[in-house]
Order: sequence, then structure tokens, then C-alpha cells
Amino acid sequence: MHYQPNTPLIVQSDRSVLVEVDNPLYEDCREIIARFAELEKSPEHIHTYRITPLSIWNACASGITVDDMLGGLTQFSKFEVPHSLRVDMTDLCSRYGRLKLIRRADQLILSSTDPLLIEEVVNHKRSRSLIKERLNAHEVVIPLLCRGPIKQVLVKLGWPVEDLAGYTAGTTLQFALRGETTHGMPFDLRDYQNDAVASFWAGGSERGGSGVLVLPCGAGKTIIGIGAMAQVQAQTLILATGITAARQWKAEILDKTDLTPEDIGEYSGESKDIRPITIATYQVLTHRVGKKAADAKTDEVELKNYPHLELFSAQDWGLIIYDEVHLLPAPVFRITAEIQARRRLGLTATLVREDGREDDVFSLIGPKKADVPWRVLERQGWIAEALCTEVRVGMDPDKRMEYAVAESREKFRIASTNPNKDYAVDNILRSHENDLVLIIGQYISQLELLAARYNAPLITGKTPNTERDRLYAEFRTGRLKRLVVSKVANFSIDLPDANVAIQVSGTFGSRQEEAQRLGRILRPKGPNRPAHFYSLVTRDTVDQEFGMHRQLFLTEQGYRYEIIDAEDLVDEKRVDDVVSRLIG
DNA sequence: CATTGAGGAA
DNA sequence: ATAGCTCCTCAATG
Repeated sequence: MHYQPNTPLIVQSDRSVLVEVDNPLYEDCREIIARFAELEKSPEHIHTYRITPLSIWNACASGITVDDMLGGLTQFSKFEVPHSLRVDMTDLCSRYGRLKLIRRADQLILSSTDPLLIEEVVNHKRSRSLIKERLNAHEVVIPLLCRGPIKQVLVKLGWPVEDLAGYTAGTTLQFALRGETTHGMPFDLRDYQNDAVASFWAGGSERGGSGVLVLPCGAGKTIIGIGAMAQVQAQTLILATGITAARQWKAEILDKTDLTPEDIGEYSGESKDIRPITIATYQVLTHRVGKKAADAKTDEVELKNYPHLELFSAQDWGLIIYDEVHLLPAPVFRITAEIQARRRLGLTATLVREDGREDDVFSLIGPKKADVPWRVLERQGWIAEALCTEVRVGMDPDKRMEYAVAESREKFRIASTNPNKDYAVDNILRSHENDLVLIIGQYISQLELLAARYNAPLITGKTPNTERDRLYAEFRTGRLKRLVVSKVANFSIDLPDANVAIQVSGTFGSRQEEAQRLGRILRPKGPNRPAHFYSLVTRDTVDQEFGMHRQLFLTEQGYRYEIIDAEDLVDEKRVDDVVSRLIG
């Protein structure tokens, strides 16, 4: 029976793992367990991670063995790792790859060395209908079109399939990466970018060529996508979240490769241009015709209602890139199930989806091939060091009364727009007078007040694009030092970088959003010039609870929030003096 | 024929 | 579990 009082972990048989944050070994420990466990809760002192089947299988797919996992737990665990958990994890790991999809002649075959498992698949009512014929005790034939659906079903039954059936090459498109950009800057993939491309491609024609790469904002996801394209050398379909992202892809491809504008088409609401490299928006693909709200209650996606999905078979694509795979909409899952013979690359900052379809990403796009933790890039100097602070603000008695009697959805708004947050912003701004500051929030009315208070321009969804560009340009030159932005900050790619972001309100617990917003300030600022991220929450309200949930993802990435009380920000100067000075 | 704005969907 | 944003389409403007 071993006992190590000074290590930070408590490992429990219910697959939960508790980590002491204040332990000196915390950092080392977190880096190891984050590879196969998901962070569930992150209050001040003890964080809870959970080992899930999917987190284990993703780890297996990125090359981590059960010995690595158990070794990591044992190294940092105070008490002996429960025997039942060892057995449990060993079992889960052994499930990955117990079923394999292979191709023989023109047939797609599901095979296993375990005849009982084949028996189970043949008999289960969910998988039965996807089987064409039984060959022998170890093999069944799957119709070519069921390659996606069988994987989807089996992962839900607890049997993740390793897909070794290979890919069609697609129409060849030869191009080369440039040694320097159009601006004459030397260009080369960074080491971690090369590694990411290599892990996507590893295993050659069968294993390599489908999967998800998890990378922080600012790590150069497009560059890695371009690296993968260069590896494949075939016509490529790229799916992006929006039209700005699509154009960003085009600009990057033109800048970093010898492809010309004629090679690249945009398929969006505005233009339906199909070229050897085509970049489409998720939105245009999910646009449907015919029946409207009436059939919305059925989950079943009728492909004929989505005419633009034909884009997937419009060309003989050799690679399909899914940008921001955690946002992939349902109809795109549906069509992706049918094109499993095409190489697929998913790119994302987080595998977590708020809709819980992580297992479909796993089955249909592919398992996680690699991830690069944010803190690792920070240490290498590719992204800025960030200091995150949660500022807890009190609420005045009259507001507290209003809050107490309000409906639950009103409570959120009242707490989020607590007027005392303004004073906290005053004080934060005072310590960042020479910095470029973004003030980000969720309620337009709150932002209007703040914009007026600091005489700073406000950008919302209805700000015309020309006006946005003008303000962005001014902010970039530094003539304009503070900018108030609404949720546009979550989408707009050309939003300039700042060193300071102050979040005055945010969406209900969205980890995604918090990550996006922190990403805004992560461009390197030089040594000893950290970026600052402040998140303002109203003490003892739902605002504080939601704040905690939003922070989960960043904590998982290794960021630590300092918690301070707004009252401590106030120094000898009166708040009113500060305000008048800022406005005047 | 471009640009602009309203309305709807997710 | 909101409010907000984006992108779609269609129609009206100059």
C-alpha cells in the first residue's frame, strides 16, 4: 500500500480525479492527466477531472498507452490507484481497435479477433441493420455507404472502431509551399505545426488522413491546414464558420503557397464558385429549402432539403478540412457520414461541444490525433503570457432586493449588468492607461453606458462593416486606446489585438466564448509584457456561478485565475476624479 | 448592376 | 436558459 502525502492527486474508482491546485507538482501533474481526462470543476483549491470513455479513446488514438495513463496517475496519486479503476481503464483502452474496418477488393469489412464481439454486433438491434452479410466468425461485410453510420452506432455501444479502410486519392492538384510570404517574410512551418501535420498523416494510406487536431487560438490553424493540403496534394474542400473566416483562408493560401486566385473558389451566400480549392461556409451548406418549421421537430436530417450539400460530391475532393469542428452543424455530420472514403481534417481549440455530439466528431471526422496545450506555446513564446483575474463586485442593497425577487432569467441580467461593475472598470483602466484595452460584454445597454462613460466607440452587430474597419484601423495604430465591443468579438476575425481585455458580462457558462475572448490578447507582446484578462462577476449571484463554468476550459489549458475583490482595487483617488479625467 | 436594408433561421 | 450575432434571401434603391 503506497502513500505519498506530498503529491497532488486523489484518484477515485468512480473515474473522478481530484487535484490540489496549491501543490508544487500541480503543473506537471495537470499536463499529464489533461491528456486523458476532462476538467469538470475548477473552484479555488481542488479541481475535479473526470475520465470518460471518449477521453480515453481520444488519448489512445493520439498514441498514449494505458501504461502511460496509469503511470501518470500512480506517479502523482497520494493513495494507491484503486484496483477497480485500473481494470476499468485497461478495459476501456483495450476496446479501442478491437473492431477494425478494412477494405478487401471492393468490400468494406468489419473485423475482430474476438468472435463474441462480432456476435454482439450482428445481434444488436442498432447495428444489425447496417450489416450486409456475415463472412465468418471474425468478419462481416458492411455496405460502403454505412461506413460512417456503423462507426457512429458502435461508439455509442462502447466499441470505438478503428477505421483502416483507406481513402480515395481525389483529383491531384500539385502545388508547393513558398519559402517566403508575399511580403518577403521568410515562411516555414513551426516545429509543433510540422508535428501536427505529421500526426495527421502518420500511418500512410490507411491510418493517416482523418482526425482532429486540437490547437489554441493563435497557434496558426490555417497554416497547419495548408501543411496538410501540401501533404495530400489534391483538390480540397474547406469548410469555415463564416464568410470572414473563409476569406482569411483564401488570403493565407495565396500568401503561403504558389496557388493562384484562379485555383480558389468561394462558396457562400454571395458566390457559388467551385474551384480545385473551394472554401464554403457552414451556413450556406445548412441552408434548407422546402418544408420549414413543420418538420423541425424531427431530428432526422433530410438531405434533399439541403441543396448545397451537393458540394461534397461536386468534385473529386482528396481532402476536406473542417475548421472549428466543435461548431459543426447537424446536416454536415449527416453528409460526412456518407463520404467516409475522403480524407478529413478537423481543426479546433476544444473538443468539447456544448451540444454533446463529441462522439459523432470522433466517429465521423476522426479521433484526436494531437493537441498542443496553450501553456506549452506560451513557454515557447508563440503566444503571450496571460494573467487572468476574476474581479468580484458587490451589489448595492436596492439592486440586491431587485435581484432577490426577480424571475430566474431576469436574475442573470440584473447580476450581469450590476452598475458597480462600472467602478471596477474605472479602476482597472486606471492601471492600464497606456495599454490597448478591449471592453467586452453581452448586453448592448450596458455597453452603451460604458462607451459613453469612457468616451470610447462601441461596436455591435449593427455597426456597418465600413465603420468597423475604420475603428479597427484606428485601434491598430494606437491612436484609439479603448474599444467597447459586443458579442461581435466572438466572431470577428479582423478584430485587432489588445494587451488587456475586460469582460463585463458573458453568455451562460460558455467555455468556448471565454477561450475566444482570451485569444484576443494572446499575440506575443514581448518578454515581461504579459497580457491581462479581467472577468467581472457579481458576488454571490448566478453571475459568479456562470463565471466559474466559463473558466473551466482555460483552467484545463493551464491558466490560473487570481480572484480579487473589486473593493481592493480602489486606492486613494476618488472614482469620480478618474472618470472626469478619462472623459476630459 | 452594385449597394443597402429588412426579415427569417439557427 | 436569455440576448445577440451572423449569414441567408429577397426586394428596393441609386
